[in-house]
Amino acid sequence: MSERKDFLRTIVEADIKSGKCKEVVTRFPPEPNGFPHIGHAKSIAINFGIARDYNGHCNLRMDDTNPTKEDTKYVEALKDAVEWLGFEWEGNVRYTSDYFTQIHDYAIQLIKMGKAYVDSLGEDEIREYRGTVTEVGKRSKYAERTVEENLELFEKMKKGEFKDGEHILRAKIDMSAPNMKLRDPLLYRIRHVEHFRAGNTWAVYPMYDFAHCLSDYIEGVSHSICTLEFENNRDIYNWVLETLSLTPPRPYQHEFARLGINYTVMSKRKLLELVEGGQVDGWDDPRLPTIAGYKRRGYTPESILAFCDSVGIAKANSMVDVSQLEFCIRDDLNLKVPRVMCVLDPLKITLVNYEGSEELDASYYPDDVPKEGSRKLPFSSDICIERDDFMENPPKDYFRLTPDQSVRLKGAYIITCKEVIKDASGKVVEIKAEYSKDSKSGSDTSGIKVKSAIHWVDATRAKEVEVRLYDRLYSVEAPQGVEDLNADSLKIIKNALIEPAVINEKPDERFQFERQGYFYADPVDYTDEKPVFNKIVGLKGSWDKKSKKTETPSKKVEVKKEQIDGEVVAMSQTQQTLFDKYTIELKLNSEVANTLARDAQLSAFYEEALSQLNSPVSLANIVSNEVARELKQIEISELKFSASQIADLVKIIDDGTISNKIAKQVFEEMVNSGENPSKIVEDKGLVQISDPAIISAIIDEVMTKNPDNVEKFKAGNKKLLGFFVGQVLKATGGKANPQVVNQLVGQKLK
RNA sequence: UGGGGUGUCGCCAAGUGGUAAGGCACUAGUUUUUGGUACUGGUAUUCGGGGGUUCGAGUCCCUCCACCCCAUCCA
Repeated sequence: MSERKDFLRTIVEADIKSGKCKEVVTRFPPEPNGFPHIGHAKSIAINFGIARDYNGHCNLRMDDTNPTKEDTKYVEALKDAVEWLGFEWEGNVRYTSDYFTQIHDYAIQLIKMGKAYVDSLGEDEIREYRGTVTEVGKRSKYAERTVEENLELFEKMKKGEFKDGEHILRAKIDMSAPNMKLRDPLLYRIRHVEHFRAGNTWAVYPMYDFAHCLSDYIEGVSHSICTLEFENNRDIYNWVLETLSLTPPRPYQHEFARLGINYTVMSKRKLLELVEGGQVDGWDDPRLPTIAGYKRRGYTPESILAFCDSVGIAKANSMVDVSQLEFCIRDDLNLKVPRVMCVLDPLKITLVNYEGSEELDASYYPDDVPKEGSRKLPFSSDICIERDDFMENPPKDYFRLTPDQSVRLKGAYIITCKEVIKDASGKVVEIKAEYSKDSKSGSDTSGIKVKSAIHWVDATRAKEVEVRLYDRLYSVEAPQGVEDLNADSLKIIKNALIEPAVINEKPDERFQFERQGYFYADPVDYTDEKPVFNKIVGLKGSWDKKSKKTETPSKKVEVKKEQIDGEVVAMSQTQQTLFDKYTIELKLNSEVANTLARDAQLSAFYEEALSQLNSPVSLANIVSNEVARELKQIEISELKFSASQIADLVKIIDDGTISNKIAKQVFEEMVNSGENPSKIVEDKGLVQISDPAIISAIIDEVMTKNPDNVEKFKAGNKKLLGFFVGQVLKATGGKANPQVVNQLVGQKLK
């Protein structure tokens, strides 16, 4: 568990501490209507992770309330995903459909309470009656049906006596609620479809909003964690649970931002389009952000989890850069997998001064990877290197083989180009080179310095393999549709050459092809006769990338957007009168006066306090700031403190008994207890310390404790003034007079 | 437009009114038989804008702006 907690864990901890929840129970509740993607992985990591961190448990629940879209093949994929990521769900896999009877009983209960009714409006009418975001809705005439009628109708619905859409069960909440979700939400609809688990038992199926909260409750879930788009649904969630007055404990819903990654799509709909449209090769296409895709591509579960952890949990909608994911897989694989050599685009090298052949010893791991293992590397006069690793007319920062520059064949000898052979079109087809006999890797006595070591294979004993090079699926950061697809997202190399040990020894499934990237033996198509490797991810920042970048200097023009101030609503006549009084008569600044005048409650409170104490400015400040804050949460009648107590508070600020800082503390106490300010000051001994002698001593103490900062301050870091003042205030429990402290610190540190 | 949310570096993201964490990316250097890794530096005088309160504001108040979600018998 990381030191700094995300907001969900903060909530969970607070709930444990307050006793709101006895045991932490979470759930991962996907609808089995599609293949899970990395967004699900985030949800899995959160739900199972929180349960693990707080010694609770997490259920896996299939939210199968819509029989028209769901299928058992998806539940298998979902189970696989959770298992692959290394989590275990509590007990069996749960299904919302297992609770259909209980949920149905709760619906009956709601009907009996007069809180639900059978509506017989058509689909269009329902939509029309719902109103819009700006207009209130109107209730259906069927809402007037008696409990008996509703019971009878719902029973018939359940028995399948009506056709789809003929009737619907709705909650009776509020057709004029500003939250559209609360305008008599639908609870049950008729569906004459076979459910993949419940078969034809039911003719009615509960809607998400009704089933989800109850399923959570039935399972004893404490924290129902979902994504941001369900924020509006929280009100129904609570309404259902509360009006049914269920025996506690009951679950509470919390929302976090779903995961977005650039250059890909995450919505089920768009993913489905790609699969069905044949743009990709099935749900496990390695270019897809599906769990199956990442799995087939070669990503490890550890890397996916590390990624989920690194992006954090917050409420701001965000788009994470793929490079962050790529870092996680590289970081994981770097310490795990063997290094081998594979030439993707071979260029023939003939070593004119080498005869016979030999087997060179080569470690699978570099010195900085603490793993053991090695293999034999066949070597002869016929070698293949990467075409990119030779240039006839290289730029100056090219480190590889050129007519004038030798290179080392990694793990073997240093070679020097002697002759470049080209075909009729001018393409280089072969290099004749010489090797340096005494430059053998590990026992190099040649003294030759080379700029780089390149990978290679023995041309005659290398194996031919297929390599699939994957690149980002889309060519734009936020793809809209198929038109944004990257045409080069898959490049297949049929005849790459790989050193034989990889095929013969099979030291692993994942490899680093030296200088290229990480690759994975394709779990589906790989055979010993025809090996296939998927590129998981390239190595970081190669020279290629750098050179490409300089070609296209994507200069970003900095356009500082001018922010336009919108129009402020004009004040009413009475507000204007108050405003004028405050500014002219009481000499308040216009901002404070504005705040007060525009809020009837605040101005009334202010006037009352003013009648107790003639200190218009101080009073106005505290009312327009502190009191205003409290009033944002609760009604004025619920306030524990009175206007006259505020007047008392201001009085002791004005006479210097307490500082403004302490006043905040006192105010907070008043909010909680409604106690008189002077009593609080007395009880807690909050009278401020203004004696320079006392403060001076404390400053000295702080200075000796923080010599570095004293230096920094003297060197000109004036920001540190706040630091010292803060330390002194901390040492005195906030009681030191900050003005005096400021002045003294300033003097001492001159 | 009503309601619900969210704005801190190029991308994520911490931040009890008291020195703006961390990661990715970028960049410079050191080590390196991978242009990898590792290591060491450099990257926000400023937190969407503007006011206000305060000795002191990313944090409190007011206001404006931008973006996301809600009017499926989907979840």
